[in-house]
Amino acid sequence: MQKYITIYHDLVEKIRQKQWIKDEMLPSENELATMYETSRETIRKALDLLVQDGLIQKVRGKGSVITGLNILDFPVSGLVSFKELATKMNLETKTVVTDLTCMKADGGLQSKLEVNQNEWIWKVVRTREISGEKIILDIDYFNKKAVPELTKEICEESIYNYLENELGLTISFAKKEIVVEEPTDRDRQMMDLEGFSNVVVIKSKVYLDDASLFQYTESRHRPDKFKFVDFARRTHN
Amino acid sequence: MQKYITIYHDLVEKIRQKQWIKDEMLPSENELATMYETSRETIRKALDLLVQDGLIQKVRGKGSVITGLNILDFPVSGLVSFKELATKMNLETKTVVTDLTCMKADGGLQSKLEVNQNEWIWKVVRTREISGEKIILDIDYFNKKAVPELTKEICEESIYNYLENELGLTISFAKKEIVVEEPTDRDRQMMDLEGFSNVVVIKSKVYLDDASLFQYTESRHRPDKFKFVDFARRTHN
DNA sequence: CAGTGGTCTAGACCACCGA
DNA sequence: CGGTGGTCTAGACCACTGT
Repeated sequence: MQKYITIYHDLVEKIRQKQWIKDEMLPSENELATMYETSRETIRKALDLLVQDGLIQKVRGKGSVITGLNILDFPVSGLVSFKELATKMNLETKTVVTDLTCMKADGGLQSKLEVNQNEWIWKVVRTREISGEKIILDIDYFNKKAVPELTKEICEESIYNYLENELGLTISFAKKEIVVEEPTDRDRQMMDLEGFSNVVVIKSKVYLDDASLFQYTESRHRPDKFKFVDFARRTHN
Repeated sequence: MQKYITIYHDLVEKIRQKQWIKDEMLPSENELATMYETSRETIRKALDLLVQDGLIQKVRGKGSVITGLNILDFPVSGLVSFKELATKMNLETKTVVTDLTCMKADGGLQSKLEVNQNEWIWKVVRTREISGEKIILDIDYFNKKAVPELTKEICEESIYNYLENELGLTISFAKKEIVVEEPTDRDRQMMDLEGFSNVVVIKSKVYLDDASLFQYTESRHRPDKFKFVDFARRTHN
């Protein structure tokens, strides 16, 4: 493992364990370089990741301040999978597959997955548990033409890893829509939603490199643990 | 201006002018370092920005590939607020400027707008009313160095029209963050929030083409009238 | 003023790719 | 094998912050 990644994980862990708390200063870059027996530039690469995650804020001439953001306010940016995020943040996570069925598309799904009636699709329902709390409910639909086989084991690991490395699919782009909804009965049943009157829903359509739609997903998040980050280029006019 | 930012802008311009086209290789990092008479690490910082923008893709052992600049040509991401929809649908909309003041940056704003203490900034607070309902609360902060003058009339019309056409500013890009928060007292006071226990907050930092931050905005939405659409490219790793 | 983060340099070694 | 990008080092100067 690269040194700056290791240091990054170590710092995330220390912040999680409140070794430094909100509004406190991180040791200076020179101090950290000495502590980790490395160069300042390497420390800076690790700190860059903390800044990207919103965990610290750098102030010129002063130092790096802990922002006190909850670690679990993890960003959903681009097409990042749950597994990648969890790994990146070194969090204790658990994925439970509660439903894995092969079915024919009904009316609602036909339009969402842009398939014809009677086309076969996979349905996967998974809860995502972080530090013991069920925070996310993912409902995935895959076009069986693109994904002929799925197992519970694959769904518990990273589906994307399977798709890209085993099946050789190339994911190209996704269209996303974020809305806030009232929790359904299933949401209340399968997530820890006590006291919350909303869920944040990310609806995604994912396309392959031949521009064919192969996945429709609803990722339902508890609002306090949701954060979306975006880097948008100004469009002309 | 920092060297790596200058190089970054230069490369963006060259890509825009099709000096290199889609699927072509950029010169290697060593070549670029020679061309720009700088070190390789500095070139790498410039290339990092191009990667973040999705303009190039780096491949270990091969080089940097131009991914195509459609990204610069059409919107990859945007916000569809109910106000914009309402305007398109010819609904009755109203903007009310409730606060327009010139003030010095306090601690919180210093970091958000990345300015020094005692720098002057404009604060604008506006409510957005659609079909008689106050749905959106916008709080804008502008760096006075970039925007020396603002009037109530300008704020009631389009501020951006004024910035780009009157002041000649060029907006380059924005960093956005979407979170769900509990309504503040001001939210309840200035918006119609009966029965809603959350607001969706879009926090934006807007940058000019010299990469300087000139605006920080919080756009606070009633959750039932909120929708965010995004077109995302695959981000590897 | 001394200390901080921001930038920059000129090396170095590595894993990977294509010929 | 040579060239590529990925990482790392040990310096350096700067602008900014506090006291």
